[in-house]
Amino acid sequence: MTQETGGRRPNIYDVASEAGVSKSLVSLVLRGAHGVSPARRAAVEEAIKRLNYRPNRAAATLAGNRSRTIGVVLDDYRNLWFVGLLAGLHEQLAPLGFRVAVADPLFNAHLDRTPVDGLMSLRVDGIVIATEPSEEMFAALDVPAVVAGNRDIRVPGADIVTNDDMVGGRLATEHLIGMGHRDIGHVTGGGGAARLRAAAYEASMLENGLRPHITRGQGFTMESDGYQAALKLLDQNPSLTAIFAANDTMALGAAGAARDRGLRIPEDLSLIGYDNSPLASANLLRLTTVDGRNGEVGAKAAQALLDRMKDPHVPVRTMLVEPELVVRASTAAPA
Amino acid sequence: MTQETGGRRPNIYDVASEAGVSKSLVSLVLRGAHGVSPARRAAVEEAIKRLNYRPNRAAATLAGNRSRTIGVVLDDYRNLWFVGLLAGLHEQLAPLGFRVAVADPLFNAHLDRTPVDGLMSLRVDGIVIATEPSEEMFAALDVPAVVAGNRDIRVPGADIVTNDDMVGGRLATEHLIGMGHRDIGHVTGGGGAARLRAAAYEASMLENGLRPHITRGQGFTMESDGYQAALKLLDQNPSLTAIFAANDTMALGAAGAARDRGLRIPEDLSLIGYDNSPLASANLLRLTTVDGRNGEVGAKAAQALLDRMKDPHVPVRTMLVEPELVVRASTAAPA
DNA sequence: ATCGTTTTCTGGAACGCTCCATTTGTTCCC
DNA sequence: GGGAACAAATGGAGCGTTCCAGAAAACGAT
Repeated sequence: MTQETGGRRPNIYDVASEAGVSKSLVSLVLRGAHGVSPARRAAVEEAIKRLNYRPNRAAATLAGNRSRTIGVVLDDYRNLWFVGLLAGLHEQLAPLGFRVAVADPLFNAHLDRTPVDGLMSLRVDGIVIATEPSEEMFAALDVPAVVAGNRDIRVPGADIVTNDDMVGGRLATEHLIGMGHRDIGHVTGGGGAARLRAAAYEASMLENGLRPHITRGQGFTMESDGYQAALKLLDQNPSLTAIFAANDTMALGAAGAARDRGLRIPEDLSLIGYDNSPLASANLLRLTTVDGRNGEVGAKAAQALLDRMKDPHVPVRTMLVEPELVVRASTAAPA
Repeated sequence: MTQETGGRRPNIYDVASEAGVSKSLVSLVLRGAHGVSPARRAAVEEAIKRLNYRPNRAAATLAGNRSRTIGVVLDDYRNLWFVGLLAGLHEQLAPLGFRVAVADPLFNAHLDRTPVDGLMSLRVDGIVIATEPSEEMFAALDVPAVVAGNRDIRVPGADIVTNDDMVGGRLATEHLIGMGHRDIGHVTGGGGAARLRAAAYEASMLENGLRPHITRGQGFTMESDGYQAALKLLDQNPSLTAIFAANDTMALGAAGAARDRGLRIPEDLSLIGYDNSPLASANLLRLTTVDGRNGEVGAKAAQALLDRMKDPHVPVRTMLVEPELVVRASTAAPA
């Protein structure tokens, strides 16, 4: 398969001599530069194919002092909101020649102190923090950064892009109120986004002269958190006709709690989630939810990064994406 | 924060002079080598901290001609079986100083022809293919590789590690038969794993003198595929008392279909899934399922890779992990 | 043809590490 | 106190690119 290069993997010199040009010209072709004659370009591409040459990104990163890669810090693969975010990032960045590297949530403390350290060692050109940022993370930050999905914790010098959880929380609560519900509970969790959604819920309730009922689960991402919290909520407030869960996963838990208390959705209890995850569209739930438009968040995060790469001194911005209500079958007027 | 290195990021030379040692000694400390005196080691670590030095992995990869990284090719973040796989890989590899890099399923064809190309450019030391391998993928393979979760397509030179889908399919089917079910349907999907599970279902049914009923969804990963297929199955076979779905996501779809046909689970219809995903343990489903023990698959994949890195000529192996039945509340004896 | 101009192409010098052969230092024994 | 044996530390070469300044080629206008 591979031509003979003495057992070695071929490098640009091999390609260059195969194509009868200089190594620099090969480099130009690899980077898709302008000002290369079509004939030479074709010759180089031919040679690349013949030798089964594959560029060495380590060398490119070292020599160019940049990796053309954007790092993304995730916290949990099971919380699927990041999928839309990555798609949005990709869509904006790939055409410009940037790759996206995900810093493994399981990163090992033995090798790097934080996922950010790992990405910095890779010499990424920018970082998207899609988790609750911690102090020790931003000590290491040395490149343009944006925090996505969280406006609670400010990272010095980092832009913030997120869906507007306050608006989303109001959207959800007012949807229920608009349908005629008066006794509406809220199941919340840990973390900044949950806090804002809860605050919006509370504000909406009070503005409408209604009494808020909030129960907090242990975590934010687990179905069991939603289940436990919803059980408590239902048992303490038997007159409840609707629940707003801080995310779809917790809504799934709440749906389990409702079933266990003999409540049908939406006949006996309306249920609304947040995130518009794949779960929400499942036929078993047909969950009304709030779509945080994570693709848009990703696209805006990419834009913020690109702007800051061009000029590191642009003022720090907070960009809010307007969430949308997605009405499905889990909400209805109270009996 | 950073000490003065003339605006540059500090490198090993800066650390070396700060600590009063040679660059080589710094390198040794970085790699955690033996034979460095505690005093010098401490001095170097001090200097690293003072300068806020972060090693350049591109340079390390280039110089060492290896990245100490294992690449993993995924196909869809929404199909959560990979989470256990990654955990298993991590657990084995991190203590040995290997990182795990996930090749983005959204990889852009503009930058790399396949995800494998991208990983090869990164000079990974091994590759785990956790998706259906394609011809053009293994053209690029040049390092130890293992295919995880699929024994259908053979990649030349690659080991295979997967849960034993045949055993799992039998486990599920015989669990239902053992409970007294006679009319059992199967909802299957695309892909090699699904094919094996279906074959095992069919074999078990026939061995027990029962007539198999298989319906195939469009895809394998979508809830809607399971929903559609289960609807068809139920409508064509009204006497059905149990459904075995090829994975938990499709089982969720099947649960939706059952609900829409007025069937209670497990009173009117028993339902069993496959994967033991987070979904299965949700209180709304409490789904009986087959656990493919993906953590174990990941651990074995790591071992296969390490063995082949040591000696590229060890014969190609197929390693099967024994799956386990996880009984929850979605299965019961027929009425 | 001749001379600018512009376009295309080239060689050399980094980039920041690892690896290896060698040097320097230390310990222990007779 | 001298040397063997071992442990610890070092300097140089090389990894495969990019970038840059400048050379060569192509093109136009006179």
